[in-house]
Amino acid sequence: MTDPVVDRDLDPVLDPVLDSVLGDLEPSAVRVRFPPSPTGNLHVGNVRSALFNWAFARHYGGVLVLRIEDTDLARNTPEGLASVLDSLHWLGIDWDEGPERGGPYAPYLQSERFDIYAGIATRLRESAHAYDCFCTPEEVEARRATATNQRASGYDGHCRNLAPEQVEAFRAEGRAPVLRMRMPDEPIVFDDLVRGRITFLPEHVPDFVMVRANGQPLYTLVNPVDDALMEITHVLRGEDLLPSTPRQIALYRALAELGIGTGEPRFGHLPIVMGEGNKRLSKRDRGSGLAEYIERGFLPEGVLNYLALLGWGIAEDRDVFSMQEMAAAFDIRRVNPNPARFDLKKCEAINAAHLRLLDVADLAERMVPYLQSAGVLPATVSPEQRTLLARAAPLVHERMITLGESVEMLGFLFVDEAAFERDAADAAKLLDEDGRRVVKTAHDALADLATWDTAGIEQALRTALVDGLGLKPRNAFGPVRVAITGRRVSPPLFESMELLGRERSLARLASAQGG
RNA sequence: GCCCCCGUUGUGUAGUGGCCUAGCACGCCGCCCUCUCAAGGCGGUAGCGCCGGUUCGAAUCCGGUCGGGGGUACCA
Repeated sequence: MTDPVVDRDLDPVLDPVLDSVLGDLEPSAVRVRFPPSPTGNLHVGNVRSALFNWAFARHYGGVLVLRIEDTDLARNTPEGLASVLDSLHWLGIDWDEGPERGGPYAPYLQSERFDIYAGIATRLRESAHAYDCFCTPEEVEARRATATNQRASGYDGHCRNLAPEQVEAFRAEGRAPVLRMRMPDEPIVFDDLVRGRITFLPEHVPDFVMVRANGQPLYTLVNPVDDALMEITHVLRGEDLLPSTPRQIALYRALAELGIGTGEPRFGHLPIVMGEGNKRLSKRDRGSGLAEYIERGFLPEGVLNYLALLGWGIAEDRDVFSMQEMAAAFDIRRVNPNPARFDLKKCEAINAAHLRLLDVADLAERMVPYLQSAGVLPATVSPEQRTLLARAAPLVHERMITLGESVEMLGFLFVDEAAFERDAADAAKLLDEDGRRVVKTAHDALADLATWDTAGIEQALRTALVDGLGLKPRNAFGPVRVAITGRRVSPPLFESMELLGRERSLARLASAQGG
């Protein structure tokens, strides 16, 4: 099996390096992570990141770490964590270390690692890789506003080299310092796995805050520290984090000097997922949260397959595939750097394709929870209902985009006869005077049918309505369809009637004549 | 403003100097099939942002330009 290699616009000298890093990785050389904040309802962009990390890890037989980034006090809730874990379970994205599984680098909740961060912050300060900064946000902003040159944005390095007396003076004022990283005075260059070589000049990467004045560590410290501690080898994440990469690389290097970790991991910045228009798909946008897809009855394999297509493809002429196939074929170097727009229509098409790939027994099984939550099926499904569902499943197999549609498609089969209702608009349209006459004829034709099965029903109806009344098939069966299923759109009519049974079918044909 | 990333039909992509009269998929439009809706089959619509250069030859290489996005927090 040959492995197509794409070297973006990398320095030729570096290509072999990239290949040696990726071409033949030992499983032990791959440790990746997915670090969600437990803010509830996973964002599809995050799901995409999780998927690519998963595929990368599985491709090389490496390790996927799930780390919960819950250092931000109020934003996180216990329900948020449960929601993230539930979502990953639903998706079928499994991790090797993290919550529920443990691992050699536990704990995997950052909220349980504060003492670790405190210790590292101290060592960073003592080794002069970081320093206390007493500037207030207002002071920093004021100086930036009047600055004429250099570090055009961010911090100006005011407190980089404070004399002991100055520190004393600030403390005497009652000021509490933040801890800032002392950025090296040299360019930071790295070779992104999807974008090639990227360079940041020192004057554009200001010293940044790692620990708040109140002592709380920030993402800027905690994320790289844990990556170093957990020996993460590859960081695949959204391109929105590209600008923070040089700061993190500087931190990794400082940590390595202190004997923590082994230097920086390799980075691969995935294209962001955009919504309609030209903005990034944000949490506020409709369709941005995984929960909506679960509720509508998307399949995990459908959602994942579609998300994979945002920046990656398995082959030129193929876009429906399984997660296993993705893992086998995944190559981070084949990921496209272009931002990708989320296209619900395509997502639905991919989902529908996966739906059709299911075997009917599986399909029936998966429809159950949706039918239950809609009240079509009770909490405990009777054997008879299961049998009926199993027989009905083939009828809707190729007619649905999401499992949620099973409710409208199959509701008529399971309702209590007393509770059966027809769509008002459909009934008004097709069960007019002419329609009711058609239904009556149908009823009479079927009343004494010898064997109640699809073929017999069809033959009787065709004879009575098409031949007898001289109607076109669509005009003949339309009213009957509404009478039987309550809707103009339904599973195939004759099969539906067979499943409904003689008694109930005739009752509905009778009740439809009432007007 | 400054920094970084990106730029092939509506959307996702294939394409690494001649195989491109730019392929595939989704969407959209039409036709066929047909008891509705789907599925399936057939056909159609639409694209290399722009300007220069290199070259016998450029979607592919170079320069510029324009456009879009992301970042610029004591959020992540």
